[in-house]
Order: sequence, then C-alpha cells, then structure tokens
Amino acid sequence: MKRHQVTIVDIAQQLNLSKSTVSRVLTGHPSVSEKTRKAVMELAEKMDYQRNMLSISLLNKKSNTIGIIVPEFMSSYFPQVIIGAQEIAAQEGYNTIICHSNEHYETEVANTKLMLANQVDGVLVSLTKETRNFDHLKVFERKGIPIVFFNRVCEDMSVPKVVVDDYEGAFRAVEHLIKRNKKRIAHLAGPDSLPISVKRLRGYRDALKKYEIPVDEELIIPYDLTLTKVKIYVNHLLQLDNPPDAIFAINDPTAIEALRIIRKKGLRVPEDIAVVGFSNDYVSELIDPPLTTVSQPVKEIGSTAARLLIDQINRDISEWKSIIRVLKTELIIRKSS
Amino acid sequence: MKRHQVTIVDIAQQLNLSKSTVSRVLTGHPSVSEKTRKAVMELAEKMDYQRNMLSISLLNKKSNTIGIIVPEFMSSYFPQVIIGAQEIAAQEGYNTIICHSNEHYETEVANTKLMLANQVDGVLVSLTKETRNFDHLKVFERKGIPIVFFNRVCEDMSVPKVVVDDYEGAFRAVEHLIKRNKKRIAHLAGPDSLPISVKRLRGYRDALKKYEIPVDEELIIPYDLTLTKVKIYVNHLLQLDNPPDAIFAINDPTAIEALRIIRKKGLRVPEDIAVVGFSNDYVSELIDPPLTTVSQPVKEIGSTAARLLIDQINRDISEWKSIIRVLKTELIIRKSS
DNA sequence: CCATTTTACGGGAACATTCCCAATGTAACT
DNA sequence: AGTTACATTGGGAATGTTCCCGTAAAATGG
Repeated sequence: MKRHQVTIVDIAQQLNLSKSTVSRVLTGHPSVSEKTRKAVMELAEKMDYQRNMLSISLLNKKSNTIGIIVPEFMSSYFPQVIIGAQEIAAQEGYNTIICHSNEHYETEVANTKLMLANQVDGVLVSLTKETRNFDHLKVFERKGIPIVFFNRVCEDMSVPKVVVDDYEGAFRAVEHLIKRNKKRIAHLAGPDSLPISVKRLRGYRDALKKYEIPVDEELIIPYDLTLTKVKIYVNHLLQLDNPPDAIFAINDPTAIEALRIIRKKGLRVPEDIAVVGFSNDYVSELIDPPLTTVSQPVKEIGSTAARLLIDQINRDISEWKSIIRVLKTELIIRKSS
Repeated sequence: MKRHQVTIVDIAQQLNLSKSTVSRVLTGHPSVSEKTRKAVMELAEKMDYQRNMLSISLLNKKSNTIGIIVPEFMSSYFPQVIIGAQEIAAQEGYNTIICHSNEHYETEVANTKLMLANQVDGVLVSLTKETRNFDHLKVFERKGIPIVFFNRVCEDMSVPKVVVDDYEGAFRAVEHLIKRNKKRIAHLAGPDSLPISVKRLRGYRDALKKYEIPVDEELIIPYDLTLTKVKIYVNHLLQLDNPPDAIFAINDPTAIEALRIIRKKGLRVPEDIAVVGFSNDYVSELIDPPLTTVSQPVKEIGSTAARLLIDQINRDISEWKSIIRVLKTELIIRKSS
C-alpha cells in the first residue's frame, strides 16, 4: 500500500488555489473569502486532511510537546502524577511524551537524549535512585529548555522543583508512633542519593529527639528500594536483641512488604509492631490491616509541575529559576499503628 | 534568552565544510576522511549537538514513533501493559506517545487526532467503555497506518488484536465457585459495548449450564464500571429474598470494592459470600482476604501488541490483518473463595 | 607521464507548513 | 475617468536534515 499523505498542496491543486490560501483557511486567518473558505474546509474534511505537526514544529522551532521522565511505573504514584500533569498540558495545548527510566541511570540518560532529539519545549523530571551525575540534565539548562523537577529532585540545579514537605510528613508520622507509646522505632530508609530519603530521615531523627528518645543507629537501615531486599532487613530487625516495636518505612510499597513479612511471622500489627508508610498508595487502605501513611497530593504535584513548566515556556522568567513549591502532606491514621 | 539550536550547518561553517559532509559523519556514512570525521565528532560533542528528529521524520515520512491510547491509568493493568509495549518499541528504535482517554469517547477521538497530527507510524489502542462509533479509528486504516487493538478491542475492524481468553477465564472462575459448593453465583458484569464483558458473561452462563445450575437473570448486573455504583448493586443483591452466595466480578477493582462492602456488613468471606475478580491487579493478593482472580499476562499483552504493530510497520503484510492473538489466563485461587 | 579509478567533498532538491511581501482585481470616492 | 483603498490571492523563503548527483583532487596503473 502506497502511503501518500494528504497535504495542503493536494487540496490547493484540486481547487486551483495556492497553498498559501489553503493554509490561511486552515489556520483561521481572516483575509479569505467565504466561498473559498467553505470549499477548502469541505474538501479537507472529505480527504481526511490532518495537518502535519512535524513541519509546523520544525518551522516554529516549537513542538508544543513536553516530556515527562519518571523512574518507575509500577506503584500508583507516578501514573497519578502524570495524569495531573497531562491534564494541565492538554489544557494548554501541549502533547506529552512519557518515558520511564526503570530506576536505571543509563536509561534516564537515553531518555533525555530522546527528549532533546524530539525537540520537546520542556521536561518534567523525577530522578532514578541511581542518578548521581547530572550532566545529561544540565544540557537542558544550557540549551535554554525549561526543566522542572518533582518528587525526586536534583538539588544542585537551580531550576523549579515541586516537592512535598517530606521532613514534616516524616516528623508527624514518627511523632504519631511515639504517641502510640512506641519506644523503639526502626526506619527503613531510602538511599542517601535521594533528597527525599535524607529529609524523611531527618524528620525521623528530629521527632525522636523532640521526645527525648535516643536514636539507635542500628534501627536505621538505608536500602536501595529493591523490594525483595525488605525481607532481609525486616528479619534482621526482628532478630535483634532489642527488636523494634514500630517501623517507619520510606514509602508504602516498602511498608506493605514489611507488614506482610511481619504478619507471616505470626506477630500482631500494630500490637507487637506498628507500621507506617509514606505516600498513601491506592493499595494502602485496602490491605489488612489498613496502612497508616503520609498522603501526598499526587495529582496536584503533577499539575503544579506542569503549570510551572508551561509558565516558563511561555514567558521565560529567570527569577523563577529557584522556585520551590512545597506541597502539604497529611497523616492518615489507619489500623497498622 | 535567545534559543538557537545547534545545527549541522553551524558545525559545517566552523570547520569550513558543507552540511553534506557533516551529515555523512553524523550518520556514519563511510566515504569521509578520518581527519574530518574526528573534527566533526569533537565539535558536535563540544557544542551539545543533537540531531533534530522533526526534520528527519518530515523528510523520511516516518517518525519512528508509535502511539498508545488507553482508557484509564488508575489500576495497575494499563501501566504494566505499557511497560511491556515500550520495552519492545524501544528495542526496535521507536518512541512512544501515551494518551489516556479517561474512559471518555470524546477524549479518545481527540487523542487519535493528536496521534495523526504527530505522524505516528502506528497505534496501539484499547477502547473506552463509551466508544460505540469507530470512525476516528477507521481513519488509520484508510491512511494505511497500522493499528493494533488490545484488551478492549473493536470487533468490527479487521486489524490485529491481542486479547486473553476471557471466555475460558470466566468459565474456570465460575466453575471453581461451583466446586466450592456455591449455588447462587451473581455476576457484576461490564457494559455490553465491550467484548470482554460479553465474553466473560458467556463464560459465566456456560459454566452454570454445564453444572445444570439455572441462570437467574436477577443475579446478572451489567454496570458501567463506575466504582462508586458497586455499593448500590451489592446492597441490592444482598437484600434479595434469595441472595447470592458468591459474586463473580468483571474485574478486580469491582471485586475489591464488593468485598469491602460485604465485609462492612459483617458478612464472612468466603463462608457467606465468596468473591472472585478478573485480571490479578497487583493489589489483589495484598487485601484481606486475598482475592481469587483470573490473572492476565499483562506485560506480555503489551509486548505482543507492540511486536505485532512494528512487524506491520516494517513489512506491511496484509494477510495479518485479521490476526488475533489470544493469550492464556490463569486462575489464581486465594482466600476469598 | 598520462589515463583511469578511487576518495572526499560540495550543491541542491525534497519533506509540509507558515508568513511576509507583492500582485491582482474590484469597489468607492473625488 | 482617474485615483485610492481594500479585499483576496500567489510566490517564495525558511525550518534542519538526508540523499542523489556531480566534481575536484588524489591515488593507482601501465
């Protein structure tokens, strides 16, 4: 099958017009007679004409496309952020190219290349847990392509960021455990490369400090977010001479995994060990027992990030460079604590 | 900030070469001297040169981009299918544009327009529950742009489809309930517009027939997949003179919602009422009690669909038009039945 | 040393569209 | 009637890249 695209030239020839005139009709330019307008419109409809955005983008040096790069796609977190972002983007007439890096630095680099090659007008990025070098992202800055980080941000770069108050969320979560009379609270932390890990850890430490509970470094376990390893760490914690009576996990999948392991051992939650997570994954209220967790306004994260990006694209305001939007979290207390 | 893209002409001018030569280096064409090759490569690197895919796509009439249109993004089902599809696509050098239709026909139509305008080489589509008119999809056929349906397919169009054996899956699920000694099995069905609803309903009916259990139409409730309505239907079922002792739901979110309502009423699952879902959502094994469900090979659905699409793009083999790949389901028996 | 082949590079068209500038035609006004 | 104004339309450049074709210089062969 020979595939020939219907172009404005085809329409022009059939109507004995110039491509300029046809273009004018299709773009809604005023100076064109009603008669020709109608003729063009009808023929275009009949021929299934679709404007070729590639050529327009090439000409305008603007693709009306934004890129979104996320580290993973499994939990409900990023899909929902994406929904929020896409909503705003679509409203403003922007398409979206979504890439997930699978938590691999190399894939992330490849993804940024892809975005550049496809001439995106801006990118929304959440980093992988492996990312420690940011050269591939600084290219965007050098080229003047707006970039906005969300959730997993790069603190070395002075570009807009959208995060939640991880510190406060963690603080409140741990405070809640303390008020439930828990004395030895363990923390399954994330890798230090991620600011969210660091901030949540700080929240954990400060909450303990405030209530004058000594911080036992043995109870703080940073890990690389590979879910299969949770079992090792939880088992390790339970076999300590002085085991914890609560676990605060860096995120919900980790908390849920921990919870399952604990229950398989025949321990009671929350009586023997309480568990608290972070993010309020959509699973969390469905499991048994429902998980206490710090909820994030996921859709709002996506929409504010997209809004910030598009504002930057339209009017490039450089004072905005260092804007950081910190959204509120909310502690949702359920039966696991 | 004035944004000027680095082009091959810029590189050519700085080195006193023609754009042809630079292009040759960048595309790896052999007939170019080692000296100039090196010079070009170095300068390109230094200037952060990135080839502009828009112009290449325009020239080749091929964008190396495939589109994926899914009805929703909330459950883990479609994200996982997308991961499977993207893996294959990336392997074959294709980018991906993802759109979700939010279960709205209008949005789906808009999404197809977007795909066409962006010159995708092919599309992967799963329909919304509202879609009853397929003109917007037939455009792809007319233009000779390959299209592959998955999960929610359009049976009117003779294009490749990837589905699971819904009939068999449903049959086995209901058979399993019968063997658990359930006599009055209700079915929360999907809308008739979706072939998956129809097939699963047929499986349900035939399983009952096989074991000579009369089909009570009162126990078959088709609904529009709006989760909030599940409560009404479940309450209705429970208040029947002769209430059901099992529910087979069209999908896992529905089953989970039903399960929660049933438990809130103080009924025991599975003793009073057993519940079975469909799709093995990643939540299903985490809830209490874990849900018996029919699992689908999600990633494989995505990868086979993508493979089918790309094969069609590369060599356009028209006999393939009516190919239907039916993947196997597996009944996963858990505590809810 | 000349003829022929090879090697390396330049010129220009093509892709689909928009937009500026010019050109044509018509109506209105003096 | 002649001039001006305005309404429509056409022509051509430009966007960044590839690829075909042509051509000069260098290398090879006798």
